[in-house]
Amino acid sequence: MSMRIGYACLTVGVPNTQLRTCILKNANEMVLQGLTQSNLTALDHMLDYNIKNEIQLLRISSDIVPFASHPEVEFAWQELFHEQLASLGEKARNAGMRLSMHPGQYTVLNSLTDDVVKRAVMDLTYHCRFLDALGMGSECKIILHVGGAYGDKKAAIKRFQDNYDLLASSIRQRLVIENDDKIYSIDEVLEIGLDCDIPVVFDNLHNAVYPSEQQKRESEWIALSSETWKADDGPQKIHYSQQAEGKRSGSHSDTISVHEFVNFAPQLPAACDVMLEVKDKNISAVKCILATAKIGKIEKLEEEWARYKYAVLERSPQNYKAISSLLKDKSSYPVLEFYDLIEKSIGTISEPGKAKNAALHVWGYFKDIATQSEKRRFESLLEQYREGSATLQSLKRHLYRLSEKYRQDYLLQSLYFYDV
DNA sequence: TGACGTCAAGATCCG
DNA sequence: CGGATCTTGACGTCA
Repeated sequence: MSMRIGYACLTVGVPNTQLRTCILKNANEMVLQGLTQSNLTALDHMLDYNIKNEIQLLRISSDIVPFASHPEVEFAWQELFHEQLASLGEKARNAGMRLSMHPGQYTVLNSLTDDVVKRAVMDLTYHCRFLDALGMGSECKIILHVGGAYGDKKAAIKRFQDNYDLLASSIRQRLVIENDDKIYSIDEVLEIGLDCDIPVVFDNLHNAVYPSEQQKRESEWIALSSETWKADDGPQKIHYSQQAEGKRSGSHSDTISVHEFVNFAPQLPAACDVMLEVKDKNISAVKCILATAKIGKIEKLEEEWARYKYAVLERSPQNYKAISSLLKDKSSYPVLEFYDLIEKSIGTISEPGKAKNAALHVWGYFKDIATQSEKRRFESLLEQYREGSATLQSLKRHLYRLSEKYRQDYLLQSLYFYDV
């Protein structure tokens, strides 16, 4: 099994995959049923997108069933969506896709407060039931942080272990633990993992921000972590992210730098799944998959180019030309040069003249089919944008609406419409 | 008591 | 009314 690469919870620029929720006071049975139905349909579209793009790793959002583990909310999602959940799971399994879930920083199994622990167990129960309802095997994990330290880390670790032992075996089969960026470094997590037979997820950025006192290379921590993964657990998983330039330490970058990733990847064990934590989600997942492909097909880069081209054009017509000619040689696979140029382009701010030019290119899809009023609206927005009384966003919104109305799928999946 | 992180919902403002 | 922009919510720990 070669490396699988995936993304967390959400997509960028994939139609019909938006997750919805509500606030607690509106969370009645009817509202929750509607939201859950909508979210499962969104998940279905996410799976379709992943299959098409050969993404075989996906973290499902904890909010897929809103307030599912909230003590005040009672909602029989398992019964209501039994069949739909089963068929979603079947779709994922048929595609060889590995799913996971990751309760947030507020699920704390080792809290000093009994009620917090009780709710953490309820939350883990929900996550476990969700993966069970999909029919997924024990290689589909629930990732958890160890929790707080409370001024006595030894006691806190002991509490984690005691509470872990009390968990239902169905949860224990899925639970894995991860090093965090403040309290539990990788060596401490490994110690717990080895003690209790819990697989350990190594997170490279957390480790960089909050390293172990024992200094080891990333590859060594990854090798040590791999020993905590047993046959039933599936291949080892790690979390990979990059520091956002100019943001506080530990902030995830907007996109994965392809250069940094291809330097990082070769040190990984042959069977290792990599969950990316990055703002542009699936966009980076596809990038990293194509950058590490054993056999590269230029058609894949052409498909990528179709999504990026207008976002590049509005920032750098020069790079637009450079990428177009880079892809001319159909016997080549210039994946690193390609993404390098993409990253350089997306990293620059668009100037009004260039943005206007790109908008006109996009308008080209509609100029012969749009109504008179749609045409007037476009021209007026363009003029207003030129003189500063309308935003580029409003101009793009109009073009996006037209893409929806006239079913321009080529444009609907374009990153031109998303700020990534 | 507020920062931390995350996202969409909800609220408000504008024309 | 639609659209854009600002604020809130949901959670627990720690300074």
